[in-house]
Amino acid sequence: MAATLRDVAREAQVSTATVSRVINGHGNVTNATRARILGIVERLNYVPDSAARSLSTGLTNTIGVLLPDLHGEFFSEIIRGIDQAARRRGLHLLLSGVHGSAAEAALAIRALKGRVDGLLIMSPYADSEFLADHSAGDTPAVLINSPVRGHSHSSLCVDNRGGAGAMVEHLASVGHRRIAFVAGPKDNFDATERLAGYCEAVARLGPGVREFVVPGDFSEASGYRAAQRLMTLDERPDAVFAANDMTALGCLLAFKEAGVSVPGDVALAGFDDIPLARFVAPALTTVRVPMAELGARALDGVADAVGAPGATPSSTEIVATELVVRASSGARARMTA
Amino acid sequence: MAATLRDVAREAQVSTATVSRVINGHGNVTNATRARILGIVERLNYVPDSAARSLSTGLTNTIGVLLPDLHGEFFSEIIRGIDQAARRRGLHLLLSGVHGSAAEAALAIRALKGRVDGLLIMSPYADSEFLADHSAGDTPAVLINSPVRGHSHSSLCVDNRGGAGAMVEHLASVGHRRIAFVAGPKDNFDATERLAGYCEAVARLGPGVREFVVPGDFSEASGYRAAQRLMTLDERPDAVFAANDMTALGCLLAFKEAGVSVPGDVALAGFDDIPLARFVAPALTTVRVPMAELGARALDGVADAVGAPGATPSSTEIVATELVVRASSGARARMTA
DNA sequence: ATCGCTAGTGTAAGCGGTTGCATGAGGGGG
DNA sequence: CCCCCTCATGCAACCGCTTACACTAGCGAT
Repeated sequence: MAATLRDVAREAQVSTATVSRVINGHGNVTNATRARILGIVERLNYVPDSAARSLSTGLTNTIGVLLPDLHGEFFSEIIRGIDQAARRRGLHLLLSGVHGSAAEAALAIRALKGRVDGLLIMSPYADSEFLADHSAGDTPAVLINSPVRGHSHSSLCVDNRGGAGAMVEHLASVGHRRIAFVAGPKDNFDATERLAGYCEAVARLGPGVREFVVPGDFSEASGYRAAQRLMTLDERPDAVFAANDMTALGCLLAFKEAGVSVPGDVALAGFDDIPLARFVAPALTTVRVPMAELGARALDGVADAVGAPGATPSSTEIVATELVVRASSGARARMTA
Repeated sequence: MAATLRDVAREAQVSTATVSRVINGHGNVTNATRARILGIVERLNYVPDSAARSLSTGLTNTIGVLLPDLHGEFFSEIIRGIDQAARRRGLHLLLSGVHGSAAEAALAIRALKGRVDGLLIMSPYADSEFLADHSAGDTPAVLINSPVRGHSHSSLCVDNRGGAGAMVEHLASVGHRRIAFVAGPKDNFDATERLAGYCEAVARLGPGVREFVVPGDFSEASGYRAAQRLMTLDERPDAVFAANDMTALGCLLAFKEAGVSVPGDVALAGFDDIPLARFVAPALTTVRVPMAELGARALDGVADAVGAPGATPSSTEIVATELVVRASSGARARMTA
């Protein structure tokens, strides 16, 4: 139905090679010929078929993006960053929400073969070994927040540890001593790093501050449960640091329902700085993760690797976080008190 | 580098046709042969090249998704719904954040030629005419919330009108009479439909309730300004219905700053039920738009159209909304008073 | 006039699959 | 024992585009 290169060529009385040259802006075509061809392209409403082009050139101009889950603003922001960077470079994005299991992730990766020039992977299962097995190995990839620092692939990590440490120090600096931590999933890299940062900072701060960790799984519900549990304690914490903002919001909800004042009775802090954090009452003190930037940098990394294979083989970049102090940590209250 | 069909065929001493049959599960292959081939496939780590397959079959197993902007939870939710539905069907998603202009949107659409089997479009520029011009015309497409009811394409619309009407009735039922509406962008389809729903309901409710509309543009800032303006009025409204939640949040902020109590002095309602709505204080009464479901149904629509070309040519489905009553509309306050 | 260049164009061989048709080998019924 | 049918497999022609290479014509230099 749709017009093909040959149709254009026939119509213009030239060979397909010439049409191809015109389409791709390669030189060595008379202006007259070029104009004639362009006219016909226009008339026939010809659009090159990308599948054919990909097959022929081996390039797809597409980057595959694997994300663990499309839930929440966190990913929405990352995707936005990725999309912007991709647009800037004229690349397409093949999105894949993943993945109950490593097997599923592997499947997703193979399914991408021939569809993408590079991979952007954010998945708990994606370590280098995994990639070596399943990615053709030739496909450039950048990992976001993955446990393994690149053997053959470069990776981009958020400074979870540093951010968590900074938060603990902030909470301590405004007078809190019993700082509880609501952890994330045990098998999640970010979560364990944040926990580690918390533990290190607590240890650093010395005997006055004690380590206390409750389980959680990054979900709002788990935060809610954690907060309820914390409230039953004999020695209630005077600050709760949740492994991410959603968890913190769950805590907030539980505290509100229980009539516990934040930050009056207990300070609260999260991690991520999702847009929501600004809006809740009290506004949530948190650690900002530059999500859009993270996505954009990752995409740029993949794109560069696609463009210059072999170069910059396996860097590991750390993306800095930023402490964002708002009302929920009680900073102002303490200071004005 | 990577193994091809031919490599497998050579190794297995069969023709490519046979290997192809095995790969695609077509019948008429001896178990012995099949096993041998599968073994070699495994050993060579062969993965079929999708570009080649697409070229050959004309199918990509991919749906192109055009969204106006990847900002905020609204789209994040839609994408999630789309992704889930796509996964369920084994389809890939080619995502394209769009678009300053109709021209850009058009460009994006053509760039998708040969990459996708169908299109999922949510864009202010996407009316039927636009599609007819730019989509090859043969590509099935589903429009989300687009002004034009499908000539050649089917569309999926949120019941903005009904939802807005229900909200007005709710506000009236809890005793409010002077119900102001903060409108959205004049050229936005959702916005105008919501306005229409508001007007209809007001008219329906008779003389006691009067129509009063202030301009806005869906942004938080515009809500803030609108609320400020409403507060200067001689006859202040006792309820403010904002065209979307972000606008309502802007209003809330302005009211708070002005010391106007919500819902004590004025009731407030929004539209969308973004996750944030639950968290603000007072929690926002709003109209829930099932965003994930919207995305999922749209995807299903495209997929069906791809599967059965010609069938179900141009339906227009309406997705129902749901009134979500929370504290901000003062329902409980009135009822217990 | 002859030669060598260059610029413009055509020829055709892929890229890696899919698939209609042909082929050949068994197998059962008459 | 022959015929026909079925099943497993091979052959080869695409799908639409890119591109190395071949070719021709024109032109300046010798």
